[in-house]
Amino acid sequence: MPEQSPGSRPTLEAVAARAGVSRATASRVVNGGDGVRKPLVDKVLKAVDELGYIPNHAARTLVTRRTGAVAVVIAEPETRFFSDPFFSQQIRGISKELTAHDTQLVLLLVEGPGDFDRIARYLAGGHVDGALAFSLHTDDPVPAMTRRAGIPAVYGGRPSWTADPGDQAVPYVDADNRGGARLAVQYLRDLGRRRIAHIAGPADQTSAMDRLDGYRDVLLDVDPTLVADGAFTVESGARAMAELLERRPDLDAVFAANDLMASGALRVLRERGISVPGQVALVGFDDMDSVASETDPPLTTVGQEIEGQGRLMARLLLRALDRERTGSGDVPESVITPVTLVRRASA
Amino acid sequence: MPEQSPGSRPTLEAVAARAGVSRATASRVVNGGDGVRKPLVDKVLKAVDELGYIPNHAARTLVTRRTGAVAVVIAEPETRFFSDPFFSQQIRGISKELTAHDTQLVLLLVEGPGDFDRIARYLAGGHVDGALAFSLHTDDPVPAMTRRAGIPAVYGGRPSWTADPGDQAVPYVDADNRGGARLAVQYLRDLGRRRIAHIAGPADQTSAMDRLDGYRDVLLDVDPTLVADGAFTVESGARAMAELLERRPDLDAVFAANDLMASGALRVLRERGISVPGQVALVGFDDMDSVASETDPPLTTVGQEIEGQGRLMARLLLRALDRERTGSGDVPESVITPVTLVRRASA
DNA sequence: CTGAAAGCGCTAACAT
DNA sequence: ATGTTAGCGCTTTCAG
Repeated sequence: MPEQSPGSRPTLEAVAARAGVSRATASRVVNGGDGVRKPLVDKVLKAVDELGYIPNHAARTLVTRRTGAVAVVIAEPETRFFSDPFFSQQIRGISKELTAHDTQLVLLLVEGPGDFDRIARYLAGGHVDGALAFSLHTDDPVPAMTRRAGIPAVYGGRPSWTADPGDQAVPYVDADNRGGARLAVQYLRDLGRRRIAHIAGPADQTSAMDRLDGYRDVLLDVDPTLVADGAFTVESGARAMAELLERRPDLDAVFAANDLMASGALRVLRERGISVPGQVALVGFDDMDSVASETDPPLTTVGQEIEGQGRLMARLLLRALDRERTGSGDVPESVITPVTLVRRASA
Repeated sequence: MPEQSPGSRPTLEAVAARAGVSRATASRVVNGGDGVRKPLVDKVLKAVDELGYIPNHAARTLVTRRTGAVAVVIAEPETRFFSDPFFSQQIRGISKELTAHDTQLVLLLVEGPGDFDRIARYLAGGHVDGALAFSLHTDDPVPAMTRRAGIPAVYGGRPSWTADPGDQAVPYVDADNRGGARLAVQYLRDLGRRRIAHIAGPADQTSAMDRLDGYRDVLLDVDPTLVADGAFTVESGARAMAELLERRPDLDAVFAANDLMASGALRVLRERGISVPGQVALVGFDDMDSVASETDPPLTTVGQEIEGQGRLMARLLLRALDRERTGSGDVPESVITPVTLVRRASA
């Protein structure tokens, strides 16, 4: 492989010359070689190899109007993005899927409100073919930006303003939070538990609200004293558990909206000498990697395919891009990914 | 702001026409407006605004040969990248610095050995102007790739094959691990501790080895039974602590190579009823966000500016790029960032 | 200080 | 099946 000094890279012209064909033919070969006779294909490939030819991306983009890159917009002002293993796994899934389709991932971190302008310019600047974004809030500017930029987008997590997965405006991928919650609570009830409490997540996250709804689906007209608010953190789970215990010392089960809060609850339960699952059965949500299986006892929880969700997001976007190119195919629809109950020892 | 349907965006030509100037002048204005008379500048700017003109990036790159993007190569086969808050903070720093210089961040996740080819092609394909990469191992392919691609690169963490920061071949940014370790051990000694143990990090990470070296710098000819191996995880710290306690029940201080291991050690110490810092003083390293200040007692530790390191990496790279463009300025040199002892309650 | 003109490297009609 | 040609939208000499 020849070493290149910058700015002196061989062009398609050079390849064509060396192979003794026209630039057009060389181009055809480089792009798949459809409709070029074998011997010529070989000649060109040989020239490509010998010259160490690599297509100039800018030139290609200029004429095709496709960049081969998509943006991943992370608009989490809080440090949540990186600390939350949730995101990381989704990114991994996205990265894998994009990579498999020779598409690059441009990371757009929103560091502050002023950044939206920059991001909007970037999206509109033809740098990327599409965008992926996460957990939109009611007034989130991202959808408007992608619309204005005229590029397709797919979102992770149900946007807060759509309750209906059929809403075509903003295709998203989300776990079946509500169904998962039902699964968990149903399971606790089948265990014979009658006073099943819930530690809810923050009200501004749809996943938390959907899980709460699922809980209520099963426990119609549940006593409000059985529901405590948490913030998806270990500490908040502990606090909520203490609060519940105070209000309802008679509770015999807890469904926590995520594993982090479940582990906090577990700690409090242990401190008070309450046996799990003997006296209180506990179910979490997420099946979070280094949490659910590490607690004592290990958590029974609702598992989801987080990396798969990332892959799916990417796949939906790629499909939309393909549709743009070929002018056919179906508009991407939101997908709700399935969840499963993972039985361990806590319930 | 006019909404754009894809493929119909106004060109510089349109702007020029509307402003009644030539494309050349319009271009000059768009690129800073040097040497164009005020009234014309205003006219062009007005046209830009009215038309919602955004420069076509591909066209610009094609002629300038600059992409305005840099790659961040993450070659951590392990999931370490995302789980380790270390990386996240560095990325944040990098992102901030790049953003401030209107440069985009392209994330290149290496998912497997086969990916190196793809990455190499990408780097050589003129998609990015430079590259940032992390913690190189002895046989790491990244330096060769960037060299071949003819683009400058800056690394995070001292590569395992250079002991000397003056080595110009591979400019890197790293914390003063050795100095920090000295600081920690010195401090313990000044506290009057005489049997200071060390929980070391994995031998294949230079940061771990540098910290071990620092420990030895202060405690010349230290008894090997006072050093236990860990793996930078909580669990490994706990195991190492137990091991040390068994070997050296007389120890009166521990310097752990990072906070995670220190917190594991702390747990074991507590379980055994050993008071901290009363009987055993404990110092960590990193001042890791949700760890060091949350333990009981909070950790005395060696703090470093992780985000600052990221910024610095980006800054060095940007400087190198500038040098390429202007043909002047100095070659980037490796930088060792300072560390400080953060006193809390554990020592 | 401004404009005209020449490409950057590539793809995609259109010919042949 | 292959070659010819006309741009994609922009920057940058070079003239004026």
